[in-house]
Amino acid sequence: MRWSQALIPTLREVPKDAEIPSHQLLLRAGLIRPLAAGVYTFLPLGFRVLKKIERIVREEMDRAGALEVLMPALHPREIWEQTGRATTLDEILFKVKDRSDRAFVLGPTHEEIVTTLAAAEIRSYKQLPKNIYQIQTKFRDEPRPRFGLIRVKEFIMKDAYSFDVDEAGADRSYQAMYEAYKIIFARCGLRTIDVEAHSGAMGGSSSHEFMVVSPAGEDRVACCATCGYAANLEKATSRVIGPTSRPVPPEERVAHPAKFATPGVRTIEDLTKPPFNVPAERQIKTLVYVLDGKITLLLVHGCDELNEAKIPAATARPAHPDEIRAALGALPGSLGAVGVRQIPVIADATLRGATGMTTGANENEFHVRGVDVERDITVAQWVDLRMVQTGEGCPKCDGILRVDSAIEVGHVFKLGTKYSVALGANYLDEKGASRPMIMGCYGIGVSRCVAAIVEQCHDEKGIVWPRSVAPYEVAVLPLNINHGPTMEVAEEIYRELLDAGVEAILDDRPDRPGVKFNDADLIGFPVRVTVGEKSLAKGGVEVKARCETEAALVPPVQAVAVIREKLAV
RNA sequence: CGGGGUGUAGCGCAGCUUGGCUAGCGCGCUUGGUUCGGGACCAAGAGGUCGCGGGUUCAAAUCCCGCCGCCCCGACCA
Repeated sequence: MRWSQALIPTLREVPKDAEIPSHQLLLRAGLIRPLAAGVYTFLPLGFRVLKKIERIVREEMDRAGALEVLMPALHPREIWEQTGRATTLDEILFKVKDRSDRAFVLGPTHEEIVTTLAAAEIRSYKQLPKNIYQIQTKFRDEPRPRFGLIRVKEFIMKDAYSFDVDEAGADRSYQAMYEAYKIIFARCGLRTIDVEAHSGAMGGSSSHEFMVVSPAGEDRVACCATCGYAANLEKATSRVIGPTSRPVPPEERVAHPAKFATPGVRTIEDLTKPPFNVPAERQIKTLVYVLDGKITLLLVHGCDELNEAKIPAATARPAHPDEIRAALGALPGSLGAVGVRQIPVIADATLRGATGMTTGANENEFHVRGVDVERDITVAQWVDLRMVQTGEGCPKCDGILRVDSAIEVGHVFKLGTKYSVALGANYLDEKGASRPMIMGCYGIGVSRCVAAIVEQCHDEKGIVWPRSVAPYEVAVLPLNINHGPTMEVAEEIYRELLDAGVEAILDDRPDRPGVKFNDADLIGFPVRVTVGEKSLAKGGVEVKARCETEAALVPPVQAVAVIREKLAV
């Protein structure tokens, strides 16, 4: 490609609406442009990156035996009603109607569609297993698109669905995808960690997520550097070490909880300040939830966060203020479980044995202190309810956990028979019995990967593309296009690169050298070849990898060979 | 959906408090010339419904009311 013929609108200044590096750099380097909140155009360079990731995904999915199809993005609403997800996913569904007022949705995912396909086309155990995938646009009416390509309303996803005769087969399918995903992300130049995940609204028994650690991530993962344990914070457990499990010495204990006035106190933090000075780890946080329709109190340490995914109930929601007042007679800020008998209490396991605690008195602006949890509170269940924090012990070894933000780029699920039963995807086994297929589903956020790669691969000057996904592998920079010998050498190297099958772009713009250097660094081509009068006078051209600081002076005839060496590393 | 911010040329911004002439600046863009190793210089240009609608006023980018877009925090999130 000749730069002068291309559409590469680089920006000198940072667009003010972009905050995270990938968003800023993808805009500045001219890879994407916004159309609306969470809706982007991929410009030529961005589209090339996207296509390269897609190609890697295709190669590895095909290698793993998956079959590529293309399902519609437009789905009759009835199919979504059959699984109940027209209701459960209602808020993120884009709804449209056709001219005769028939209801459709724009597909946010394709379990319903692929299962309908399998129900129609697969009859016998002899046709199984099958893994069907596609790379396609998904639509989700996200309440709050943000962070450039990380969370958007329309995006490119690879989604695969496996169908097996039994659990053992489903496990093999799951494992094959898991292995393929590792290879895919590695080939994309992404360093990912795979973590145990919460299955969430997808249903199913187990799942793993592939995460890219980055401050721009919306998820949080807990990792152990010692044994490799890694889990989404929604799922993570820990071996608690430290103050949350330490009881007060016997001599400081009191015989009965004592009520005291706490005017103006509304939060845990308020109570940590003078004149009260009750540290958060000595407080009990009392949360009122409705679990499977029943009001329940959930207790954690004041310094802990409740992890809703760990609540032992099929459905859980925070109680409304009026429900709270009806149940306890006070408002949040003064709630407590001491003496409560009519309402079940579920306490975090780390509270067991805690003494000398302070909690709300169920009377606005009053608290009680000297609480001995096991003595003073009727606890129905002790369970792990808390969000893991950095510095806690690994549940699998002696190591210490660290919590980081991360971007989810892939997710593999075991689905079981949730969709096959709902949509009648059955097969006949060897004995002629009809059985539901065992399913798995496997997603990769392809467009999100573009952002994740940039988050992980950039410096102060711009993007540093891994070769495998770079929009072009080599940029050839003739510094002065009006200087005959410069252009001759540049054109020759450019032509040789193309002949050698190397993707190259020739910066034949009439601009000054500084503009070309800065744009090349901003976009982040893996290798840059500089052709200028100075280096030609020294008998060569300069070849420099984007990640290097020093360029090599190379005779023009050897340039292509040196470029290929640098591309190989 | 709650809270905060913001909207003036392609990009980044000033002007708004205290209303007042043809609405400015830098970059970019066009033309000509000189340049040519890390975002050149000179000269001449083009480009604006000041987010939209209404109101107040002799007069509105500026004050008032309503709406919308975008960004951030939260809620939410396969």
